[in-house]
Amino acid sequence: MNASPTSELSKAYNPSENEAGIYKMWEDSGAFKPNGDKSLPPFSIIMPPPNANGSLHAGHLMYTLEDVAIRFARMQGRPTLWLPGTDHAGIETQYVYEKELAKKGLTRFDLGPDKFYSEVMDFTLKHQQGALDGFKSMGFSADWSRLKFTLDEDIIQIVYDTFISLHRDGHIYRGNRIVNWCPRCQAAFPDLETDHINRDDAIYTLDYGSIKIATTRPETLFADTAIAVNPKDKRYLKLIGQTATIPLVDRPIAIIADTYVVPTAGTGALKVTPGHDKNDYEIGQRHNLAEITIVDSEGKLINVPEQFAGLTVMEARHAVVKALETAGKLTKAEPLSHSIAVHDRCGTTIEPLISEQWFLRVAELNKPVVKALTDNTITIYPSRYKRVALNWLSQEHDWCISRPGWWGIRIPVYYKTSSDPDKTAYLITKDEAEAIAYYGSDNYRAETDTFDTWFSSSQWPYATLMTTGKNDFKDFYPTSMMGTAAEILHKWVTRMIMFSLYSTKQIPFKDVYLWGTVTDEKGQKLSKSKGNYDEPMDITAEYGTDALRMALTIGITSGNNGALYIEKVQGYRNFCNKLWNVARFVLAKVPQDVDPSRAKLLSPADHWMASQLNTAIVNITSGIENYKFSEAGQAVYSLLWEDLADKYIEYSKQSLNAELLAYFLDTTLRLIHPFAPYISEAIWQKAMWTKSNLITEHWAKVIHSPSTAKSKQFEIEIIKIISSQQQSAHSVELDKLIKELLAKQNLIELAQAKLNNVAFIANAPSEVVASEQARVQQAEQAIGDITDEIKKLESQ
RNA sequence: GGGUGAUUAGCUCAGUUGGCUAGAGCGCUUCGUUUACACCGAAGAUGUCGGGGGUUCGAGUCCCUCAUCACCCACCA
Repeated sequence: MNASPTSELSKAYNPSENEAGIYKMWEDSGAFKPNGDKSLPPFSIIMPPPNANGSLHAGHLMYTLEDVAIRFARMQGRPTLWLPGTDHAGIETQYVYEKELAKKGLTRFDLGPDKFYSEVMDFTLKHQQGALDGFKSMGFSADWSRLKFTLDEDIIQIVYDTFISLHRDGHIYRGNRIVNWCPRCQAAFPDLETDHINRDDAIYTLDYGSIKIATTRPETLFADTAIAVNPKDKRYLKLIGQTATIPLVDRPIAIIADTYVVPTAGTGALKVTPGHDKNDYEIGQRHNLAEITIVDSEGKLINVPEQFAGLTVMEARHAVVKALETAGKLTKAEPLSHSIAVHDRCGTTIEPLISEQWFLRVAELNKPVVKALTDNTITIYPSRYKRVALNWLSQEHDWCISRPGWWGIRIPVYYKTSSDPDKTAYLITKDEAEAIAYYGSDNYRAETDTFDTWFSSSQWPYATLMTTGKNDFKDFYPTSMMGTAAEILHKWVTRMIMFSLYSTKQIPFKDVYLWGTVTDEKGQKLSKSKGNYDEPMDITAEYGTDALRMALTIGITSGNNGALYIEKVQGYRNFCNKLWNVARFVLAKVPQDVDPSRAKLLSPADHWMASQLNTAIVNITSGIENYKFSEAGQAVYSLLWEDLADKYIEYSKQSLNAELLAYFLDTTLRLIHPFAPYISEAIWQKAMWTKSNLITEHWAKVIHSPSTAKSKQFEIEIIKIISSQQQSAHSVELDKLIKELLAKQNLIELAQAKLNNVAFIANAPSEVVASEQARVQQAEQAIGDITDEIKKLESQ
């Protein structure tokens, strides 16, 4: 397949002709498997598992950076593993599938848990394939033979083991706590999974007999168990210890003092509703107040006077306000715009209520995480996110890990249903037989709640490597890099570290690379609903995957949002076409039996190009190694276009060094490959001197001993070479030289001024002095050369 | 209320511990039908690096302050 006549290369590169075939060739060749040199340090990445319920979204495109790192490591010869997987995404997938059901007029309750689970499984596996195909078309060189899913049986076993040992060690408890309850999802969520939106409501001032209070939630007055005032508030001092009376029900409650109350807010008196407000719950804990529940899990009122029972919260609010008005207990009602918590997935208003849930005590478990970050055992890029993570870790509340969803990993707990006092209330075990043996076959029930998705996905790095059926955990743990979105730093990254340090006593990864959000040119987040997100397949079909990859790699830096827009992709499509045409030129000029390994540096141009190439190799290598993908990509771009195409190829039209020209193309292709894998491989396959696949070729190596003096000579020559093809070659050249001369003279003046300055400092850094002196010398040398050139020109 | 980032050319953005004449891509101007490429080439214009102070021989880079925008956390009686 090599050595095809160059005439077969079309004038413009056509990505869609090449990509699918090349990907298949890579995959069939086993290149994605970790076959590197065992004497070199391994390199591994666990792919952040995309939600298996849908196709690619803009965030997934950033996985390109992981592929760049993986391809680079592979070319360095290291054993390299990129392990892919997908996430069942509990509540979210359940929500997506419930919407599907709703189209048919069904709810999950029509199906029941078992049928629902199996239908969601089918749905998920079908959609998962779509996401995976998208990844493949992006050129991602992950080892698909190791694909894992968070609901794989062996993963579930690991999650169970973790839960059991956490419980054994006292980190897990079950308890009644106030939680963020979503009445639609019928589940509790941590603060992280709530959003706050502004809503126009009203604030009502109510008459509680001895005191007036202001509230936005009059319907919760049935659950009031106290009125709180600030102990320093002189207005209410003498009321502390007295009682107030709840209107409508005429129930007396105590007036207590708590510093939480802000005297200037509302009336300065706060109705305390521990059963339905998080802060009131805290106050209640401090004062031993009862917790009354009046909103049930569906968001309807219970335990209230008959006329309000069964109403939704909003219905009840109107009804209560009306009743208060009638009773003359409504002092004031004014509009108020305030923010309320909603569930981030479905937008339903959160009802804080008391619910029995499973919690993970995080304070103790987070300590080693803090240490690992503080002493840089784990490095976060960009470094500022280290502070953000530490700040979060120091204030994280206990984590509610149970969800009453049907789609997920069932919590392995059995409760007693008999009244046998000798039996404990619940038994944690992976094996139902144990529950039967302990409680007796009719005296227990299985927990139906599932784990929070993040509970399982946060165990992903080790759970995956332990269950591939290979020696992967030993070979690749801790992994090298975790690249993911900055927005899930808290939800996922810190928790992966926590679980890993607990379960394996090792960190899960050495480096964390965080990327921001992919936006459009106006800084708007890309999304299908906003209509600014073109399917990646559409972009790649027209402009090529390589162009899209480069647009995502260059000009976007760690932790910052990056803009993706069609003009940018076009620019890199043009780059790919430039590369294609450079290759066309080279392959047409060099003989069939050309042997780049015999290349020799002859002309000044050869020396110049070699030194440019060497610089690029150093910059690109260190760029990728230091996670400066954008800088590395830019170095690739200018090497190919400015140096190789604009200068060396132009020179080669006059004077051909075939072996070296082939060598330069060969090395450049290696450097481009992590960024633009398809086109570099396509050209590699056409080159007559190659017999391998570029994907598994070795990384570019520097060329020894290009001469600096000869390189400088070429820098002057090239002006003539390029300009000589222009009409007014003579004058353009002269102009250019004179400008150059002025610039150099200017440089000398500046450098000397700087030297004078530097000389004043007692301990001026010697390298600064030396470099300024060198600059002066270089400029003087250049001035000499340029002056000669000008004289020559003028004498013509 | 606590925190983080951004502000550099018309647009999108790079600029690592302060030290080559502040850069790139796109766009713009002029010229060019040179067989690698018009998905091109050559030449060129455009910046008080958000404002104001400070440290320094030297600040886009460090410190203080103000302004605008974005985001995160907590919260809103």
